[in-house]
Amino acid sequence: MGITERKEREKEEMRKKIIDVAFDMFLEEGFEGTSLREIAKRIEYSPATIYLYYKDKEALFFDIQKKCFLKLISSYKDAGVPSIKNPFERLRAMGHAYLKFNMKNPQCFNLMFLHNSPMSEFKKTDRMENHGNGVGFLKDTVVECIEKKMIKGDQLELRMEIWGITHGLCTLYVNKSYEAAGITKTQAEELMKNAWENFLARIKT
Amino acid sequence: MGITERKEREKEEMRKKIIDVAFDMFLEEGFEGTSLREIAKRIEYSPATIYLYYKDKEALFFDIQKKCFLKLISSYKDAGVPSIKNPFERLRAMGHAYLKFNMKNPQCFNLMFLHNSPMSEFKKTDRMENHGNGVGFLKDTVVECIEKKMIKGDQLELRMEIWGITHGLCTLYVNKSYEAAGITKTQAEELMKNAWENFLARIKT
Amino acid sequence: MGITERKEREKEEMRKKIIDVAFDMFLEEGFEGTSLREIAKRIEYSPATIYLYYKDKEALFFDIQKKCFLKLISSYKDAGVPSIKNPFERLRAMGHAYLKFNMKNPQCFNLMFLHNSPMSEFKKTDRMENHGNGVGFLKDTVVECIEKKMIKGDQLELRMEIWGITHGLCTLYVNKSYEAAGITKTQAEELMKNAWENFLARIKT
Amino acid sequence: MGITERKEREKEEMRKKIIDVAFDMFLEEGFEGTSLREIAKRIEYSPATIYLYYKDKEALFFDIQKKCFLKLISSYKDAGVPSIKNPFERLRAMGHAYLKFNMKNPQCFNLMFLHNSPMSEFKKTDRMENHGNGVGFLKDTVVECIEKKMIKGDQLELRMEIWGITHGLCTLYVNKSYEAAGITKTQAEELMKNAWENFLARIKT
DNA sequence: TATGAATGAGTCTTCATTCAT
DNA sequence: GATGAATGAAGACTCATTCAT
Repeated sequence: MGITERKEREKEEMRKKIIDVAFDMFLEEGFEGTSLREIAKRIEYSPATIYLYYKDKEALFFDIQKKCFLKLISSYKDAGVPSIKNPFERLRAMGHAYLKFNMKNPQCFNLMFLHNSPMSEFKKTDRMENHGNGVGFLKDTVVECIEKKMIKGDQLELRMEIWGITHGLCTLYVNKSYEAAGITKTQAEELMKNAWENFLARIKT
Repeated sequence: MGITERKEREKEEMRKKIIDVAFDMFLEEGFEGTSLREIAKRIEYSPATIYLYYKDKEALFFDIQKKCFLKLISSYKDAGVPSIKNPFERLRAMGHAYLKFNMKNPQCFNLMFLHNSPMSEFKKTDRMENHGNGVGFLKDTVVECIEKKMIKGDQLELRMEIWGITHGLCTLYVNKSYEAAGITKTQAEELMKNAWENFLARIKT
Repeated sequence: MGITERKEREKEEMRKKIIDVAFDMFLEEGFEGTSLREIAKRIEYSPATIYLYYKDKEALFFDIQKKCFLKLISSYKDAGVPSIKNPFERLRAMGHAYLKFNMKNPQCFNLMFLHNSPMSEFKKTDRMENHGNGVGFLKDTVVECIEKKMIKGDQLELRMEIWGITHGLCTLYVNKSYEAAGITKTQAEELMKNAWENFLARIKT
Repeated sequence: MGITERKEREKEEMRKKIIDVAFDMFLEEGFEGTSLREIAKRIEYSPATIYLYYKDKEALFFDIQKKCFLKLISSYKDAGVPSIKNPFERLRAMGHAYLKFNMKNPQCFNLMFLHNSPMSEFKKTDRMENHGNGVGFLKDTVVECIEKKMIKGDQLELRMEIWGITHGLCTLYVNKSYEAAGITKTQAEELMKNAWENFLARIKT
């Protein structure tokens, strides 16, 4: 009993080792710029070893991407978002959680959204599912807000706006585009929160 | 005088030839997916020749990125944006032009914003400058709107929101994230325009 | 006594399992094209297990080559060749059996004769022995034919011719060289038989 | 004028260098056992250089195989075969030339006939053409012999026999199968010639 | 007996880049 | 100005094999 467990644990540890290194590399160098060789070298294993844990480079990449999505979702839970009864407050919290998570984990953001390499259909589906959780949750919340007349407007258009503005703010932040506008990082962080609040204030009935 | 000029003109023509081909390739295959050999083959010159016009692959890439930025800016002009006197209308037109351009040229969008390969400091500055035009123009417009009390709020926060929402909408569009929400491309295009209009309606005094 | 025997029997069974799968693979993909990993996967054992039964890939290969030779010899028996009293008829039957076997098992032919990978001396000897059976049998038959004045000529030269023509016909068949002469497979099969008959008719006294 | 020629000559020399080394390696180690890396090392060039002269490993292999075929054909000419008027004598000379060539160049023989690796259709056609010359020439000669009533029998069957016996003899020789029959190399060479003569004597009217 | 984990060596191939001509 | 030749470095990936357990 103990043996199987230990083996499983060791395997998981190894996978973690690989992911940790690969995560950094994918971020710094991009998908194409990252080589399994280099990953192997950094964890001080042979390249072949990685293939014992991941079918190929893509499989590794997608595992990491998936982990990012899971971390994001988990950050919603940590912020207690799902348990907020008032849908408008839930929406507000969601937005802030999204901004916060991406500001704290800009690399994750890049990994989740800035990779457009060819993916097999399977991978695409997989990716969508991860996405999906967030998407569905946002939809439910928006719909509930409208039903309760807490915000007004077309459901789809509102979702688009909401997603657009939060995502867009994160993109600008992660890309450090604020520098082009002569704004500091700390300022930008403050501005982002305010922007979201302003936006909410305006759509509120 | 004539000779130098002619030489310069010829050089420029060659550069154009290279860029034209490279532009398509970078757009279609991305930075890593594009090889100088292939570019050379298509223009029917040897790979070595390209080095007479560009220091390296990156230099070529940035010339192309620049081209994208110029195309974007030029699309503003084509839409007659700069000549619109009413700043609010100008803002509205700007937004629509931005959305339209990126919907029509999603690969340009990728090239301009999604390429994060290591760049020398020089390149970064260069890139900022291209950006800068748009940034400055937006700032002026927003400031003018506020001064004329056509919109209200903090200048910086508003710019952040505006830029965020337009850029964010484009990102979602280019990534086809709408698919995850079960929305078709055509729907998405319509929604984006409406989202921008709604947003404008709300910030308007 | 019982235990040792059972163990031996089990070992033999395992070896058979391996050979059965490996046989197909070597036949289909050749020596280089066959990987121990794949063999292991197919018998649902780990690659390492194979090494408990075979020193290395070559050892396994030679066991299979041996199997081919045994199959060939056994095909003689199935055709009732050894029991034919008349040596000339025996020779005729032998030839037809050889042609038939190789036409039906072209991959076996390849395995037996077309694999020239570096072999240890031991392996070479081993191989010769397999060969040997057929060689000796042919010699005896030819000698007997000559003694009984059923064919005439030098014993060695005749063996060379006989072996040459039968083997040569098979080689051409297996290589599909008949295609280069615009001949179909079915035609070729018929021609081969006739060629052998014609040859026999001519050496007959 | 001189420059182009010199370049061409140099290119040809390089190609020859590659072929010479590759020829030996393909023979000794087979197609799969031969690596471009090793070839490159032996000619003291980088692996990439080979790709300047050959598209890939297969292209190199087929060039060598082709050269073997050409050498074989050229050996017919050296032996004055084509100019022999009497078709039966021409046939005899052809057979001897074939035996002689393959006895002297057993490696060529292996390369020409003992490689069954996957080939693209193009390559197959190419190979057939090389083959074809010999095939057509044999056919014409046999037909002429029959027409002039110098040999008798079915044209196709005779060709099959002729090709079979000469090819088979060579195969046995190249494989050193004579060793299994306790025959020395020199003996075998003598036997082969005699076997061919005997065969001819028997088919002669 | 059986194997999971690991690897060293090796595969073909592509690329950006340089340099003598 | 243009290029043919050359290459060093690297890429993903596979394999036969070993060994501790």
